[in-house]
Amino acid sequence: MPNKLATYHAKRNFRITSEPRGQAQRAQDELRFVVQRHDASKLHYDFRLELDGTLKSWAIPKGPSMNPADKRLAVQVEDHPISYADFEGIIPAHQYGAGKVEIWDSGIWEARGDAAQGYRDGKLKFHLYGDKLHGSWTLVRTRMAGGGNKQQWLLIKERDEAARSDSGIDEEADKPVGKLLKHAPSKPATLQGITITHPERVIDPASGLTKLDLAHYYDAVAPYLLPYLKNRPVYLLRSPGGLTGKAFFQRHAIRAAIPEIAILDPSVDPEHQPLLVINSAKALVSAAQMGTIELHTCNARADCMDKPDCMVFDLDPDPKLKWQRVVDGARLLREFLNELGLDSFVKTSGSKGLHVVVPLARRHTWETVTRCSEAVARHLAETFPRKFGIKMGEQNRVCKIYIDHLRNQKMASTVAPYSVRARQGLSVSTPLSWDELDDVTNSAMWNIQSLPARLKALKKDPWEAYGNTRQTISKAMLRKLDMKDAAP
DNA sequence: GCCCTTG
DNA sequence: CAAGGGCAACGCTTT
DNA sequence: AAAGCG
Ligand SMILES: [Mn+2]
Ligand SMILES: [Mn+2]
Repeated sequence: MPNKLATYHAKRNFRITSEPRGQAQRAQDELRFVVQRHDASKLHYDFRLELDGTLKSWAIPKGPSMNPADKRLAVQVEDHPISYADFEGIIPAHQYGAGKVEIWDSGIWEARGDAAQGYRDGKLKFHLYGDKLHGSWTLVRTRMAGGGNKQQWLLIKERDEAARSDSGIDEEADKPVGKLLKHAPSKPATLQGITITHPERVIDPASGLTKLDLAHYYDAVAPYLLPYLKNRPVYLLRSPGGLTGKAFFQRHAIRAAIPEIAILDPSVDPEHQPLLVINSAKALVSAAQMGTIELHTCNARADCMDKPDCMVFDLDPDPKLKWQRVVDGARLLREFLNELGLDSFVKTSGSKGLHVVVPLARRHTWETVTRCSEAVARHLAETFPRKFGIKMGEQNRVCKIYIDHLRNQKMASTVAPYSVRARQGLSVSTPLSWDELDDVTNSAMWNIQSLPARLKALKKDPWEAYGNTRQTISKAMLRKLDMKDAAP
């Protein structure tokens, strides 16, 4: 007969530890169990059941729970000799399981059904008759193999029919009522061939707008939005739990892939996981399914990440500032850019301010564009010191507009045209024509509900010319900006 | 939302 | 099995 | 140096 305790013996030096050497016994009629509190490197409880001449053993990190709602992880460890059931003491330092062992409970156990069969099948039902533990229990083997290839089981207290019945009522009351009362999840919907789970989930309690509303929005604006996403790394602000849940930013592909979203060649950004690109309506809907609310884009496209194709000015007003002042500020910026010889496009940020975007030919370095944008912002702040500031921070823009030119750094990004904002009302960053700016009353004027109607009503795309506008930064411009040392 | 790790 | 963590990055400003 | 912010 192979030695059932071989592993147990191999792990221990019995000249040093006071644990029993023991040996496998003949199977008994009455079977013992023991629970030992083991204060080893990590405190845990060792749960042992006599079976077939040895103690089958599990380490239970949190110990057994009398609550039937709890399932306690039980990592199976090597069989121990039956005499171990009486062991208490200190396992010396540097020995296997070094630390204090005390008997926390012991008694006899009785399998319900065939014990050996249940053990082999990974479903062992039994009664315990101890001082602390009694009643019926189950040990179930899970599918997962734990670390070190140890089998993982769950120890679960079963509800007892008769004895614990006066307390049975309390137990009923303890049951996970909350779980049962949660409203039934809505049936998944399908859009663009993408399954939208929890379509009726309200993601913005203020407006009552749902996850399906969001997905529908991105589907509807796809023809307008996709040109600004095409072949451009996109960063996602995801908040699967809606506006009240916690959001996270995603820049790279992660293990949980988003179906239909493309990944760029790793050479674009060799240090990290591949960057993401959205090139289809399907991918937009898929992003919404995965809890994406905002889309942020880079100022460069994947095929030439060293040469930005636009310059962005993010106008962040002091929240107390009248909207008209923000509009005036954007116009001043536009006029100055115009004097330099640059056309620009304006959109709401969907939050408090406006974004002014200057499309560029891809011939300038990041350094040129970064410095040029800073020079433009600085010029305005120096010319209109009461209107503009370029110093970051709340206290530095009191009654002013902060011109955030830092959007033009290589690693920066800006919320994309037509992106939803993760704010009350689910507003949208809305491209505008300069002519209609006077009719706009605030940055969050359009949201996912109203924007499709705006698009339908428009005679033409306010940014129609954007795609054909490829401007260069000339020497003359740099001279006007006092950047004599810079190369275009 | 989903994967992976942890108890 | 259930619960919890991770899912970005940088420059700027203030402490 | 580190924390907070956009
Ligand atoms: Mn142990
Ligand atoms: Mn802004």
